Amino acid sequence: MKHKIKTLIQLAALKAYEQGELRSSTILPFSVEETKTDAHGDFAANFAMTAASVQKMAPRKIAETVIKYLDDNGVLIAKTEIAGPGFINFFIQPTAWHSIPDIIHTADRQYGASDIGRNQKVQVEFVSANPTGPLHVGHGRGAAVGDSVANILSFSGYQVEKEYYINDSGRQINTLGKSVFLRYLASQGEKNDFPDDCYKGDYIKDLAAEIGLREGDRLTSVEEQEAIALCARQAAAKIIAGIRQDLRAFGISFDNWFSEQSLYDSGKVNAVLKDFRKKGLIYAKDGALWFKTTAFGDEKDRVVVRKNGLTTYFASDIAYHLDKFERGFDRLIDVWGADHHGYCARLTASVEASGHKRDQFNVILVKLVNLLRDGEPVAMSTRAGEFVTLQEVINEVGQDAARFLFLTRHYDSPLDFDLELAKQQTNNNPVYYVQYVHARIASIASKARKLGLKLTDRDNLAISRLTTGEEIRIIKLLARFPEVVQHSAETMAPHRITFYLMELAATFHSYYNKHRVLVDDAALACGRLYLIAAVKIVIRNGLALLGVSAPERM
RNA sequence: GCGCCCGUAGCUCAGUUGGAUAGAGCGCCGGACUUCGAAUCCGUAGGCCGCAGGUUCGAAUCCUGCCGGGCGUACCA
Repeated sequence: MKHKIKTLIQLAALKAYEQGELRSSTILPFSVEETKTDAHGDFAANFAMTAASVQKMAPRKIAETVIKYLDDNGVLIAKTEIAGPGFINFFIQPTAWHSIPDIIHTADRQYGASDIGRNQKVQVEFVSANPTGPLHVGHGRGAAVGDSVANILSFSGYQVEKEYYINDSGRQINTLGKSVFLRYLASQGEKNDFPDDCYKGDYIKDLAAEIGLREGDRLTSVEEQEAIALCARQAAAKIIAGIRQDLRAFGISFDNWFSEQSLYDSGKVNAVLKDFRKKGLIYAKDGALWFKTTAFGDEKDRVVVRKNGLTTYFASDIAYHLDKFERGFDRLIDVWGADHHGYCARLTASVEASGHKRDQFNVILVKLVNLLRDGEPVAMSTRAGEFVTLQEVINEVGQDAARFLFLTRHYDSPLDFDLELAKQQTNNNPVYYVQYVHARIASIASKARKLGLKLTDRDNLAISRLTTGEEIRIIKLLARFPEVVQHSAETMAPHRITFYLMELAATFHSYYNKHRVLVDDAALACGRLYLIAAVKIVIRNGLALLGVSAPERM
């Protein structure tokens, strides 16, 4: 609709130029947008204002001229007005809106899809929590955002792969092994001090007990490093299995699980360091090797090989992201907790250093989740072993509520997640508000079938009778959905879908309370059924992008 | 100190990449089920968009400087 209006304006401007009523044929970028109030019509164009400089004419005068040459035979446009500094307001023929439900029913599950991704290969990497403990709520938000972004991009014509990066190498894994080993020794009756830098959660004791069952007291007599390594391996494998299961319970699956250790085994870490060295991007200082990230805008250079000869996490991360590009991705999206934001600049530097453009690499920094219960903060710290796991949250509030609520804010904004609120199946909970629309329409539809009315039989006469303000308002909203999806894909912001769905739900509920769908006039009833069935499609498609179910009954 | 992010209704937040008179939800108060599902709806009230400048036809949005908050600032990950 917008696009059509835009084209009409361009044609009118060119015609006016040919007739000598405009001074220039150049058309500067301008926009056609939905208006905020009905008084301004349905759409407004700022063409005249942006054109003023090149036409050297007053905006209102330009608007007048364009309108004079506007030509659509009254099919689309009922009326135009010039307003304010030079807006051209368009009032659409009510009947022109009636094509929208058809478009929706035809596209059905594809309504809202687009090809703006031009089939580019994108990888979304998210969660990637260290296998040192179960997932907690913060990971849940990252998971919800990452999965939804992947859905939205894929719906928008990108070829998307989802990946989980397993940090199965390095210090934290060693700490995990040590923690488990110490608990194991304790369970074998050996007294020991449990250091502060080890993981204290009960799950560590469980892991130790399991190893005790499997290995007996054998580990008390082997070399400590060997025992720790064994504990680390077994514990990490166990934890990863748990993480997979938690994610599955959250409705999330990955296309690929990528091991950090594999980058060392295949020699890729050394290879990229060698390459950077050849390019003169690596130098030695204070006994360590530094990567000159400042050459790419970072604030200071970063160590890649420590004095003790071990590589840093950063080194394997460089290799990892290079490997992603080598796998053929045009674009990489990483979803991180916002506490890692200091890491962006250096990783972007490495992307550029390995010959890729910095805008091929995007980081979504998801802000912190404050877990509350009845408004009171719930204390959490992984180290101290005090946290509420994602699994506990899902068990308590349900998958749909958790996923939806995680997406009710821009990822950039901290999120208060109240367990009691999330559980409420009544007033305050927006999930059910939206899902209720779907269930309600399903219910009306089944009743209609009993009355012998068909849901998707298009009746021309009936559809043209959808003329109430509420009906046009719904149609206008439905028409906007594809644009909302595209916008949300461009900005990687799923919350736009969430807000859209809440608005659509509100508009539908309001309509429902004001107008009866199954009226005696069968033709009108069919028209209204056709419309609300379109609403049902859009609700379902939107919820699917968020990873939330659309129930027929609640 | 420096870097990134954020200051919008009493509270929690949106704001279509610079558009017209800044919007929702919650909360408060009052109403609507004999009718398609009341997990719903309807009605008011509430604002120097942190402050001060700048850019232009036009700023919550862009630039600069303050004030206030969060996070980061490792040869940890």
